[in-house]
Amino acid sequence: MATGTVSLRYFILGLLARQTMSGYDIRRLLKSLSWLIGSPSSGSLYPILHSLLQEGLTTMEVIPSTERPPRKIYSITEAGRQALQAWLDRPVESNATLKAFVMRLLLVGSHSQPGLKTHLQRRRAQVADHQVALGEITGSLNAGTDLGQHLALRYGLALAAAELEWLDSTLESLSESPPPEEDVQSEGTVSAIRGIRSPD
Amino acid sequence: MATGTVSLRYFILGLLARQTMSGYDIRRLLKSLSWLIGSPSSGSLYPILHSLLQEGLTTMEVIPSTERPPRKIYSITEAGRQALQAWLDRPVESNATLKAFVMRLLLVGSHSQPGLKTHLQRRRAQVADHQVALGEITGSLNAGTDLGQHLALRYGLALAAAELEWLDSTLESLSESPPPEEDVQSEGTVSAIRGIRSPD
DNA sequence: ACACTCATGTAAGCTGTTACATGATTAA
DNA sequence: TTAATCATGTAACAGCTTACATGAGTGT
Repeated sequence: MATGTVSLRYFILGLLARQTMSGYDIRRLLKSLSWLIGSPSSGSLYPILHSLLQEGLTTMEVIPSTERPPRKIYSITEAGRQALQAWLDRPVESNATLKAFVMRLLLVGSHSQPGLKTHLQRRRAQVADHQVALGEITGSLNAGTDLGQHLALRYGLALAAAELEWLDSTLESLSESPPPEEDVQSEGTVSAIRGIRSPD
Repeated sequence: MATGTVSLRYFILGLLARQTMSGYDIRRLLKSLSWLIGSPSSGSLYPILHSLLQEGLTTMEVIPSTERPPRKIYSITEAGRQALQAWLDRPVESNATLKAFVMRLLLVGSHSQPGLKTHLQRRRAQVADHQVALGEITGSLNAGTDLGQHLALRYGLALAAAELEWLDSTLESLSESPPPEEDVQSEGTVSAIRGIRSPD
């Protein structure tokens, strides 16, 4: 039923939409960004590649080579592009992790320019909300409380502030050639954050 | 064989070392920090609580209550404290995620003051290394390249810079009542980062 | 000789989620 | 009456990692 996960599947499909690659190429690319998004093990990567192929979302070409293992180069198909677009169209969940954000940033930054701006604006709204929530908890903590928790909260606030700064300046610099604007509002301000959902 | 994972198990055990809590209490606490560390579902939390109890790392007391479901309050045992300490003593892997860092920050900040400083210094070294690595990739990217990748890298660099700033200022403010110093060096600088390990 | 890179893959297992179940109490 | 909070729990499954296997080439 694959509800929420970032689904490496679609991320990989998205990478193949940028350019054709082998499994090994994908691993190398992701390893270089592993701090932000982590890199999958071969045990998860290769099976995904197989299943994408079997479902017709990609095609594969074997490039043999003397003195080297043959490489299997995957390309996205038209069906694959449609599946990818369908996935990109459904918005990210509001509890999206940093990892999920960066993954989408990579894809959406390479494909749809309008989607990029929307993505950054959505993130902005989410981070801003979280910042307020963390700030409230910090405020409600009597001074003597637990050092660890205090530090964790301050850390979170510092990161949130930095991220907002980056998002704002990036959005601004993208506005130099502005695609049609679309308003994105903070999707549920403070009062709505704490405990609307019983996630159980 | 439970190699690398953050192991929610030990994190929960660590929370119980700070104070006795019920499963529900833990969920509420973690939900408030869910942006940073995510909060586990009941489907993973309760089984962990059961297994900690069964292995004698915790004890449990049922607090009945008319008109409310009974609460099960867990307390850590001496054996539990030892197991926790043993776990805290083995250092975090060098590819530690933000989540793993914050989890340990919460625990170590509440328990061992010397461990806290070490933990922050280790993180500093790791983030600094990653920053350099990201910077190198950014530099080696010819200007025309993929917008998504470019943005992701800039994002990573911005976060790394902010984190280093926070770590430095926090370490400084902790030095006002300084526990014995211990040198922590950057554990493998740039050249060592790219590809020493074949993780497969 | 040893280890590491390139390049693929499989099987077993751990960790966690989703979705359900219970059941009384309180607020809209 | 509908839903939400409090509070616990289980069964089924998704997703990923670990550890292994192959095998030639290159570097120390």
